Amino acid sequence: MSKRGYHHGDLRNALIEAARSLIAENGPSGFSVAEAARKAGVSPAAPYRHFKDRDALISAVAIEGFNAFADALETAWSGADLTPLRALDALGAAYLEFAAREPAYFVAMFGTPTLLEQDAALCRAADRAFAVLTRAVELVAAPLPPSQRPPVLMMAHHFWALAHGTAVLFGDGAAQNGRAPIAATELLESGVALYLRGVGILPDLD
Amino acid sequence: MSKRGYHHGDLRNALIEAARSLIAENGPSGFSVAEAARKAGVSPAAPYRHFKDRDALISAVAIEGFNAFADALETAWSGADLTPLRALDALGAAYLEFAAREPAYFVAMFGTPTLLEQDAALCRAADRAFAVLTRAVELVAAPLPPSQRPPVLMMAHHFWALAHGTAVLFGDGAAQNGRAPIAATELLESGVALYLRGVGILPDLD
DNA sequence: TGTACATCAGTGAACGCGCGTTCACTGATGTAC
DNA sequence: TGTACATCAGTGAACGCGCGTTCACTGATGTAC
Repeated sequence: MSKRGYHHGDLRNALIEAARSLIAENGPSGFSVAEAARKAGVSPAAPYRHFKDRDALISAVAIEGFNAFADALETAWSGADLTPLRALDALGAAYLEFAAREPAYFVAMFGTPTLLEQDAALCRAADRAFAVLTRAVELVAAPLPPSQRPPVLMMAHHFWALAHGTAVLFGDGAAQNGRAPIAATELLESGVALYLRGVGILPDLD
Repeated sequence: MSKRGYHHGDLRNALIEAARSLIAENGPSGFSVAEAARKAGVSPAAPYRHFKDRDALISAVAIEGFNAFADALETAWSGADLTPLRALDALGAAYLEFAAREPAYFVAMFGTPTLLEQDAALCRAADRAFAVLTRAVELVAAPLPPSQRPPVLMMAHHFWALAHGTAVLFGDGAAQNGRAPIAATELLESGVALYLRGVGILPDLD
């Protein structure tokens, strides 16, 4: 924003932000280091003071994305004084909402699975986000007698997969496949409700 | 393979196949028309006899992918003399298996949602694949009294989302996120089993 | 059966472009004394 | 407080590259008579 003259002051973050918005506009392949530099008002060589190469910049976007994601989930989950069950629904809704609101983060986070394996910082940021899901599932399952409670981690994975699949296939910006536009949120909520019934928890089916 | 001299004979398909294998090797952005042409043993201008532009080639790969996908699902579903329930599990397993075996098709199919909206042929190919899922879910739900049977389309969407999310997050080649490597197939199967219990169908829980 | 010709698949050279990255540099910042 | 100097963020020009796409073309194919 403010021309700081020779030194930018916060180039690293400015580049991450520029990359995010470029990915949002043009898709992941429509982003280049050069254009991010341009967008940040800086010479094409400047980014290399902060990032080893193109992949390192994308990695940084993904990390930023996972952190924002974790924040969004945490906020949704611990927001109001919700029952564990309503909190889980709120979490699901936040999952979808984030995917719709931040497609660029989302694609940087999940679009290149290879990155996740290689970058430890990325992996930690991702873990933070998914720890929220696991805790939420844990709380919902707590009332069940341990003998008939499925493994929490497994249930968390189920929840995560359902939320993710719903976001990708039916979320805003997804293909919709020409079908009736049942809101993705309702789809996920009803799916979770039926699943929980199977687990032995009986939410209201509305 | 066989040098046919001046005319290739099946360039269109050769280019689609070349593109598929390039995407499998280098990711979706690591594919170029020029390299596909090279791989097919043809000049860089030749592809433009068969495809309007780069996107048209990718579209063709996605269509081919959806057709192969539909075939795989149909084969799995109607393969043996399975109970509807076991058939649904087989379908889920086939979903995961396809995603793992054909990552290039998968990314071409689902990686660019924009394409799906624009290309009618693509959309038709996709519909064919997902019709199989819907039919399978329909059969599983058939025994339920209509009054307590959730909408079939909704259940099909739930199944689809769960399978897709499982494939993307836990399938082969996915990040795994450092967690215990519960096979994706078992994860999906157990998720479906619990879900169906909630719906009112009681599969064996093993 | 043989020839003329329309069709069309593939050629190869060329274009302009933007990219990722490097390099020696320059100007600002902040610290030591 | 003031000066010298090390540090380091950003410059700008340059590189080699491969890309998507076009063009006028050429050679093979197949059909009409």
